[in-house]
Amino acid sequence: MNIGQASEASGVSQRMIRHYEKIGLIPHAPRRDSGYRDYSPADLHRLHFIANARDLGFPIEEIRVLLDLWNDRGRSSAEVKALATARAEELQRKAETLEAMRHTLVDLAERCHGDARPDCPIIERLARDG
Amino acid sequence: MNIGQASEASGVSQRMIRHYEKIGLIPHAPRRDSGYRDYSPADLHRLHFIANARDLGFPIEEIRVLLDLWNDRGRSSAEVKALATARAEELQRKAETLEAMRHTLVDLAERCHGDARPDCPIIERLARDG
DNA sequence: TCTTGACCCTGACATGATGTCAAGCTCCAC
DNA sequence: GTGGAGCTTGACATCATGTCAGGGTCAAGA
Repeated sequence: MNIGQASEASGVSQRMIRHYEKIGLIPHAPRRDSGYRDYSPADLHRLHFIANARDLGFPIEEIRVLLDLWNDRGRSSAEVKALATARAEELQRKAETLEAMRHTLVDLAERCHGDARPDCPIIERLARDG
Repeated sequence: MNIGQASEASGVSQRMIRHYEKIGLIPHAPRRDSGYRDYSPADLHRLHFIANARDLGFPIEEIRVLLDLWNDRGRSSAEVKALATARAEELQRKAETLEAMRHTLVDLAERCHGDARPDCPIIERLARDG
């Protein structure tokens, strides 16, 4: 299977497939005489795994660990769970940060006339020292 | 005022002050004979403004617009409000994305034994095609 | 067989906001 | 005048990804 088909089937862009190969997240694909990369169903499965992990917010280095755990038949589910829980907490922290920003903005916007006049609590807040 | 003091007072790193100067977000600071940048209270105020906008999640290019509006005495508050509202919506979209990821992770983690056994719904979910 | 268009290759540059490091100059206090 | 702190520039790194350029390859149709 060519990289285009692998990309299409896995939802990972060609660019990222080559990138993941370069950083060792996936093995070096065997090459045809032409130099084209050739992907097996197992490779595709691995790409799917990566795409899923990425969609759940795991950074590359954690995906690397997850791939190892996936391939480790003797793994403990505790290890996987710990990673997932830590990731969930990280996501929560980020979401809370964004939510706090949003709250401030909405609050300021509500107190802004939003008409032709120049006075505006949003600008005043931004211009505040500190 | 040297860059170190301006950085300390504004909460913007020296690195970023130089960067903002290079991309034209702040004017080129006048130089002393030594070549050192020299900052005025007005420069400091501008840096504070940028730091505040950044802390509310505005990207550089929007901060550029906000700075122009700040300095435009004839601005309409409607313009400012529109930017703030759009930013709030963007933050909400991002927060919702993170929250959805987190929800999935928490759900999977709850269904994972988290012990020495290898079977794990988290890994199974990641290994799922699609 | 030749052509054409779709596919693949590599490498480089870009994003956004920021950190860090290196090599060299300046300033200030002692 | 000396030492250490502060400043200068430039380059490289991050993270995950896009895009572009300049080339080679493949497959189908004329």
